[in-house]
Amino acid sequence: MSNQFSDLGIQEQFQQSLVDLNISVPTAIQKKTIPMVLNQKEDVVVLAKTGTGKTAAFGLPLLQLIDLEKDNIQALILAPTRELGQQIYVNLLAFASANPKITIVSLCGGTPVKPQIERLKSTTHIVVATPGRLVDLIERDAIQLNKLNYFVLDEADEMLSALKDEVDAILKVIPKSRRTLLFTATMSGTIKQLVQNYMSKHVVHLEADMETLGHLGIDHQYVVVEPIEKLEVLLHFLSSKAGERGIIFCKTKAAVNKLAKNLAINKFSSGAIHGSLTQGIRDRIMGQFREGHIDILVATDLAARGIDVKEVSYVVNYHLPDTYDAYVHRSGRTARAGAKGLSLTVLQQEEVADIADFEKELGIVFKTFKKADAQSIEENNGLLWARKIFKTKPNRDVSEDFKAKIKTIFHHLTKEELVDKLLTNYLAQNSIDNSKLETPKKRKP
DNA sequence: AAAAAAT
Repeated sequence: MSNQFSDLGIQEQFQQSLVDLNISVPTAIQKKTIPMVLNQKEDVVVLAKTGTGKTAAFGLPLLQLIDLEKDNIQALILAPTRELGQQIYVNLLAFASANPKITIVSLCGGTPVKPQIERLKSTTHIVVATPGRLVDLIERDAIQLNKLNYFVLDEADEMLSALKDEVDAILKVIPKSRRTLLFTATMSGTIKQLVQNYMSKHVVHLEADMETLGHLGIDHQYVVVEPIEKLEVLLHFLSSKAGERGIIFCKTKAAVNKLAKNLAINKFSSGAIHGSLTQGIRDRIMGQFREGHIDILVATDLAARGIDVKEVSYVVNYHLPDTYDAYVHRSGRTARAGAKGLSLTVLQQEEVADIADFEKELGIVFKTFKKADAQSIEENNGLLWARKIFKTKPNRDVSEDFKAKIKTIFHHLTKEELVDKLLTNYLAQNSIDNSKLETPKKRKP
């Protein structure tokens, strides 16, 4: 039984990086994929659930296969979004930390192209790229891929559908003798038929844990709401998730902006990300979410695939995803690396019938999320108002009407209960741990 | 129809 990376053929130098990264036991798909990539023969198509370590499954063996005697680009990894490209790049750097001789370059869009062109004039072994920018660099004759040994498509089904034209253009400048490695969590029939066109060697199909259709760590729930109460139900849910991290998916960029604004008004620790924001803002928000400076990420499907953030305990589909695969990818942002997570889908009455289709297609069973009663919703609104007042600078007028409204909401509580509720809510939403409430220790003179 | 990906 191979229960260590060394048993799979991973060299000592990379194992030290894994120890540093707190990765000890290879996942099922890593056990199958790593030896297959290291054997230097076949092309591979890897199908494995979200959050099962696909990046390490190709990253580790590729790093080991790089010939440091040569100074040409030997491996190319393509990803569908800049954020995912950047994440893969950062992961590879961490895997390779023990061997700084391996040079890895990120060629994603949204950043100045000139420095990338300059960088490509010196030795590069591995490139991680988004397709648009790479095609641009190819057209500028700034990159040489004619000696490439390994061609990796992450999120392969997306790359061969939405980004197929760019992938085809890239294929024209890489050698036919290269090995091709495709990775995905979802693979529709039409894409499956296409895959063969991209392979040049004998193809091995690898799968792990695909016996069950659904991801076992995800608790799927749905809730039916009237359009008018949709936001309030969400706000109540988010209040119950104070101190946890989650991603809320919307269908359009405009809806993301609108919801993010509403969350900000209600003083939730949140940020928005979608394709019409500048890359600077996208990077800043992703960074804040990764570092835990914000708890809630409101996103379009830009963040649906591949994004790996620690301790995301829930995902909300504020609008139904367009496809079954999109549901798999969105919900797969939680319950990663063996953890558990909740995927809550918010529906309107006329969409309830769709749930049965999702269950049938994806082999999952949805539980019904019990919507908060009117009383709890009202109470939560009151708490949110109170929180706004806590967080708003003094001297702002609070109308008598407003005071009266809050009094009505909480009239059934005793003074002690009210103080307790307000404090509990305020402290939880601000993630203040008790240590911060203690008198700060004086620094030594 | 919308989202992503080049400037």
